[in-house]
Formats: sequence, structure tokens, C-alpha cells
Amino acid sequence: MSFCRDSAWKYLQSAHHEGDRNYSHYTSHDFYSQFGLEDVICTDDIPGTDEDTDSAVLFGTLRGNVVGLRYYTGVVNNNEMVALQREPNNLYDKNAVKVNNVSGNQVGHIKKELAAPLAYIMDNKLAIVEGVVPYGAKNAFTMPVQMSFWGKEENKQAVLDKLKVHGFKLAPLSKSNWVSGRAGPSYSAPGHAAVQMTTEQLKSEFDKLFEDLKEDDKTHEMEEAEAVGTPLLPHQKQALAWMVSRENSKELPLFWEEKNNFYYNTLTNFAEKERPENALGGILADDMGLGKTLATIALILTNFHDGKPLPVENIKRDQLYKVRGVFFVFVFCTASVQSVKKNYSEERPRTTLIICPLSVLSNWIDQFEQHIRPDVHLNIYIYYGPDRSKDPAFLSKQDVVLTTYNILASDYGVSLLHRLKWLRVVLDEGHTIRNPNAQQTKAALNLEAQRRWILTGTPIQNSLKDLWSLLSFLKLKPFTDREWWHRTIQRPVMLGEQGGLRRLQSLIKNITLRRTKTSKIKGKPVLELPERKVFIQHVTLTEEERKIYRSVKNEGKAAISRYFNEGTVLAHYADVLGVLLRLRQLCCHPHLCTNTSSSSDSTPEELREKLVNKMKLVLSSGSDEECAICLDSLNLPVITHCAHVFCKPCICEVIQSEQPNAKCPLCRNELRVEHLVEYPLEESESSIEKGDREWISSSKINALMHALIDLRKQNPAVKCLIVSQFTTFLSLIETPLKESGFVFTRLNGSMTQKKRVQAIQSFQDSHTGSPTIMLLSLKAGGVGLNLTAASRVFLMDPAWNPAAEDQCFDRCHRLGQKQDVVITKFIVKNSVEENMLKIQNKKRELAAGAFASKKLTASEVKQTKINEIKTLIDL
DNA sequence: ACCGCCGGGTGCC
DNA sequence: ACCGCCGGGTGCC
Repeated sequence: MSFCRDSAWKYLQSAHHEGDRNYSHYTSHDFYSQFGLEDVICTDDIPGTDEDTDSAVLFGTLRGNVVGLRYYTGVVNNNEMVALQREPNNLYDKNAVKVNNVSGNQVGHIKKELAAPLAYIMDNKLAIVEGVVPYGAKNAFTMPVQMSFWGKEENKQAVLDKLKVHGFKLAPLSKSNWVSGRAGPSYSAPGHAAVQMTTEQLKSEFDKLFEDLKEDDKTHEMEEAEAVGTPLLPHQKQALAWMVSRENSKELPLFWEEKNNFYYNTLTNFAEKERPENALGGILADDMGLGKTLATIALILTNFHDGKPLPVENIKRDQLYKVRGVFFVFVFCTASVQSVKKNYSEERPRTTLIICPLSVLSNWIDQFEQHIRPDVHLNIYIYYGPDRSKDPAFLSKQDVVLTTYNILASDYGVSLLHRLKWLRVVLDEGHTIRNPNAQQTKAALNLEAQRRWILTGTPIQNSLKDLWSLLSFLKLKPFTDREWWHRTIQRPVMLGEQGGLRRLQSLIKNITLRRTKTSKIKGKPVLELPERKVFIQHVTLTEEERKIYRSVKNEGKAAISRYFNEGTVLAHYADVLGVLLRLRQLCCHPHLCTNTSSSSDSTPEELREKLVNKMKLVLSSGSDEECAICLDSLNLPVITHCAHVFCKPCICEVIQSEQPNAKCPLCRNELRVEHLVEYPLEESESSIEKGDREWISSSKINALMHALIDLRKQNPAVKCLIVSQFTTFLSLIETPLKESGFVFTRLNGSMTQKKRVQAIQSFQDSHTGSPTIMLLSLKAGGVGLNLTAASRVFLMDPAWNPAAEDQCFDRCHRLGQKQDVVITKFIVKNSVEENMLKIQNKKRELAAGAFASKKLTASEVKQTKINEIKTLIDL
């Protein structure tokens, strides 16, 4: 195996965080070209954006006509679904509405009299209009179309009125005819009512969606290719067998049937002459720690070319005798090496592209090194860093190209990655593309590949909607188009129709393999993990600490109640977070709370600095702030003049689309691109740490040290993680650790890759004299971080988001952990920390009811934030 | 389109 | 006849 990684590797070693690149010197134009956004930002609106579709009710139906059939090539079947699409630039009628079949070919137009009110309704997003051709599909000039109007209740009257003005009237149709996502029977057999489910039933069904997927056909095992250096566990052999069979499948995709030399899609009634290609790939959704990476490496090597494995080269004859014991194997191998090499060409791509978050890039490299036999030759290139290759021919000669989502997204439009045809694309932590509007999602969806895989431990995080981009990436016909996904699956399921859920279930079953840590194989658990126990240890502040806490709290509470009275809480969101942050810091240590000057702003420079400080507050407070636009973690955070933080691509898109009077999505203040302030490059944190104040202890530190010394008495070899969101706090803890003679190491988000690797290796080392303690910042490192040497965790301060804590605990409670894991959470009594626990519990409940708690709208997000603030400050 | 609509040709019975 | 009626030309938006 050879790694072509010199320059990129060096860069990787010193790069610490993908968000650290500073774009502030770019103009907005540069910014857009950087991301290839010019093409993307002005894309036509897809009918049915999230808010429209989720709360949509059926207003009624209307029979209309499709005209101009003879001018277009698109054909339909009776009972086939059609899409209605506005065509505002039509030369003859600005109200034109096109009618397209399922594969997007135009069938005709809606007759102009009807197009007039439709255009108004569609342009103003008063309703989503969907069509089915009930009969007359073979007509030469016109055909009927049954339209259904879906929208928000509050828009119903406007729709009815508009239609009435033009002389149309909606026919209300009994719901059962319409809930069904299937085009056909909705009309031909209106008698049978769809079986409705309660929200409760639906929720539990949905929760089970990814469980119990162990079908008989997925228990088949397959031996890995010789080139795989690590013997696979039984469940990994199952994964390999399943993945290979998915890639080599010649079957028709789900929901397609062959009838009279045509291929019918049973959901939409669409038919085509050409055989629809099956998605050669799927979703490997095994729990973390079951070896998705290893399974994928085994897949690459085992299904290397034409269903054959990567041949083992340079292998000595006597070794071969040992391995196989038969001479002809050798002959077969060398022969196939040559044929394999010869068969590569433009049309037959050889390269697997793997895209992962930066944090697990090094994990992939390690795993390739670990799991490929050293005598096997595999070209692996790490496409990362400023000196990455710009040569498509070079990339296409690799067997594996590794890159990150950020590289993928930032190269979108100019990139090599989107010009090449890949043999296979693998998205690691594939849920990162669950937001269809995110750049990385769009970039991923535009890759060309024969085989497509998504690796993820969390296939559905919030709702059904998250699934769409995954399915779209897999190129599953006809779901690639959001309208068909929505009409055939998403809405029927949301409306509680059993047929819809059944379709969803068989779809998921068809393309997903998921085993959990507790799954069993032949009666034995897949993995046996030791227990994990969480204890909460209450800490009481000293009278002195309490005095400071109380005064800061009273001051902050007064300010916040003033904001509430003025109704400006969200406008002062950064200030509110600031108050809460100071309180949380005071729970840990009085020295954490440094005064931030709050002079009234005057010069632009001062304003800028003030904004940067506010943003730092929001970001460094570890509040796990989400961008209110994409509702995802912040990517390239920027702060507005009204002090709200968003992803730069997200807010730029808003500004672009609302030109010229863009408003802040949170407070409706005026927004300008040139007013956005970027997050500056992180200065080394030591500047704050070297506050040169004399070291003092705190109640929490005392509690920690007491526990550590106790523990050492019982067992001097036991290793601990000490976790905090405040790196300054970790620094303060260093002092008593040294005094008490503990050997410790430390892992921060801001450390270089090289230093991190060193820290992790020394901590994982089991020799006496190796560090027994690691100081860990809560969010350092991604899911790949393996700290199984630790069996005790001390969480010094609670996080807003319990998932962040759990993720942190999983870094030691994972495959390889031999002991029970004991976690201690220090919580200060009668403080903001106790209130944070309340919020954590609420969030846990919400997460448990993943499906019932559909994704929040912007205003719901606001309300949630307001409620949280009230809880936190005791209002 | 085996329609509808348009507009030119036409005009007592 | 500033009409009716006839029959040819014509046809999405």
C-alpha cells in the first residue's frame, strides 16, 4: 500500500479545525465563487419547502385539462402522477404552468384559463398543487388532470377566493381517497379507506424503523478478500456479504415491476422502456463501534473489480502454499492482476471516493494502514490541504481518494471531484448531509458514481425529512426528486396512513443494514460492552463563592427581566448567553469569569470588536448554538450587527434571496452582507490563561481532587477523563494535579493533529508512569476519538445538549473498553447548573420522541430559546 | 379536433 | 347586411 500524502499529510498534521480558516478578507463575490455558490444560490424554488409541506392540509380537488400534448414528448399512463411546474418566462403567457411526468419530461400545459389562478396560487405559495391524470393518457391533444390543493389552513380561503374569481370551485373529497400516496387506486377504487394510525402508534413504528432490520437475507456471511489483513467478526462478514450483493445486484429496484416490456413504478404509475437501474449501494447504519470503516475497507478490497477481489501481489510462493495450499491459486492471481490493470479506462472508473468529517480523516488513514496486508498495493490519496493535486488523471489512477465534506463543498463548481466519474462514493457520518440546503449536501448529491454508500450511526435524527437527502444521494428512483418522495412517502406517513408507513418500512429494509450494540448474532451479542453508570455529585459553594455568584445572578436577572418586559430577549440573545456563561463559570471557579468591558459603541472598529466578542461568547460558551436557518451546527459562523450568529453560507443565501431588503431571520433587523462579521482566527488561548493571577482553588476543584485522591488510593492504575467546556478551567485544574503528583495529559480542540495524536497515544499507553488523567475539552475530537484506557469520567460542568455529553462518554465507553465505566457529574446546588439539568431532561424526552417532535420552525425555535432562558435564570 | 373558434364570403325565395 | 349563415382554416402556453 502506498500513501501519496506528503504535502497533504503535513498540512493535516498542523491543521486543527476546519472552521478555522478565515475568510474575512474575501469580498462577498469572492466568497460565493469560493463555494461555487453563484449557480446554486438562485436555483428555482422547489415546490414544497419544509414549512409548506409539514402542516399542509388538503383544501380540495379540481378537474382541469392539460393541453398542447402534441408539442411535447413526455407521455403518461392513466392514473400516473404528474408534476405541475410554473413557467413564468413563457413567451405567450406569464401564467403558464407546465405539466411534467415523473421523470421530468414535459407532457403539456395547464389550459390558460385555469393557469391564471394557479399561477397566482403557486407563486404566492398559497398551496401546493399536485396532479394525477385519471384517464385519457393516450389522447392526442388534451387530457384531463385531477388536481389536489394542499396548503396551510390559513391560506385556504385565499385559494378558494382566487379560484372563484376565475370561475373555479374546489370539490372537497373524502380524505381516504387522497391520503394514499399511490396514484392509481385513489381514483379507481375510492371505496376503501386508508387505515389511519394515531400519532402514538406512528411514533413507535417510526422509532422501530431502523431497528429489527435483521432479515434472513442479511445474515449471510462472506469471507473477506485475502488483501484484508484483519479477520472480520461474524457481523462484519454479514455486512460485507450484504454490501457486495447490493453492489452486484441485477435486481429491479424496489417499487418497480416489469410489464409488457415496460418498467412500471408502482407508486407513481410511471412507466419507461429502459430498465431503471438499481441503486448499487445503500446505508450501513450500524451503531458506532461495530466496524463500519473496516466493513467498507473490506468491501473495497473484496468487490474490487468486476465482482472480484483485489489480487494479492508480490506474494511469495511458499506463503501462498501456506495460505491456500493450492498452486493454481497463484496462477489465477497473477493472471487476474494483469487483466484487472488492463481493464481500467475512462468508462470503467477504479477509484473509490471517501468523504468524511475532518475529525475522522486520520482515523480512516489509520484503519487503512491497520487493515490492509502490508504486501498489498493500493493507491490511496488524501485530497486535502492547499497543495492537493489538481490533476484529474492522477486522481482517477488512485484506488482510494480520501477527502472531507468541507473540501467537497468548497470545491463544488470548480472541483475535480465533480468532474470525475467514481467507481464508488462513500459518505462517512452520512447524516452530515441531512440538510438538503447545505452546501455539502448539494455538493455530495452532484457526485457521479456507480456505487454509493452512506455510513452513519444515526440514520434519522429528527424526522423523516432527514432521510430525503440520503435517498437522493443513493439515486433511488423516483425519490431523487423531492416531490415524488414527498407525495409517495413523506406525506402519507405524516398523515398517519399505514400504506405509507409500510412503503417506508420496505424501502428502509431494502437499502439499510443496521445492527445496534445490543444486536445478537446466533444468539450472542454482537459486542459486549461493560456497564456505564452516571452519578451526579452535588457541590456546595463556599459562602464567599456564593456571594459572588448571587451578585452576578441578581444583576443578570435584572437585565434579563428588563429584556423580557421590553420584548427584546432575542435581540439581546448574546448578552443573555453572556450572563448565563458567567454564572456557569462561577459554578466552576471564580477566575473563569473575566469581566468583559461593555462600553457603548461608537467607531466601526469598536463595534466590530464588540461583535466579535459577542460571537466568541456565543461560540465559546459551548452552548452548542445552532444556526437558526439550517438548524444545524454552525459552519463558518458570522455575527450580524444585531448580534445573531449564523452560518455564513446560510445567511448569505437569505440576504441574496431577500434582496434588497433582507431582514434578520431572528429579529427582523436590516441585514447587509458587508455588515457580517467573521469569526477571527483563534488566538492561542494561553493569552487568557496567563492571567498571572495567583492560583486559588474552588469548591468544584476540591470535590474533584478529593475524588481523584480517593480513587488513587483504591487503585493507582485507574485512568480518568476530566472533562470541561472551559479550557481555562482545565488549566486551573492542572495546578493541583501537579501538586498532588498526578501524571496527566491534555486534549483540546485547538491542538494540532500531531499533538493530539501524541496526547492520545500516551494516555492509551498502559505502562506504569503513563498519564492516568486526561484533561479533555468537551467537544474535542470527533466520534472517532478512542480513549478506552479511561474507566472513570469526571464531567466538571454540564452541557446544554445531553447528546454532547453522551458522545463524550462514548469515547471511553466503546469497543475495546474492558471495565465498567463510572461517570461523575459535578453539579453546583441551587445554581444555573441544576436548571441546565432540567433542560437536558427535556431535550432527552424530545430526542426520545424523535418523530413526534418534528423539526421546529423558526418561530418555535425562538420560543424554545425563550423558554430555556426563563428556566435557566429562574424567571 | 368526429370539436370550438375565428374571420372571410356571402346574401330573396 | 351595423345582421345570420356557410364552410374553410386552424389549433398550448
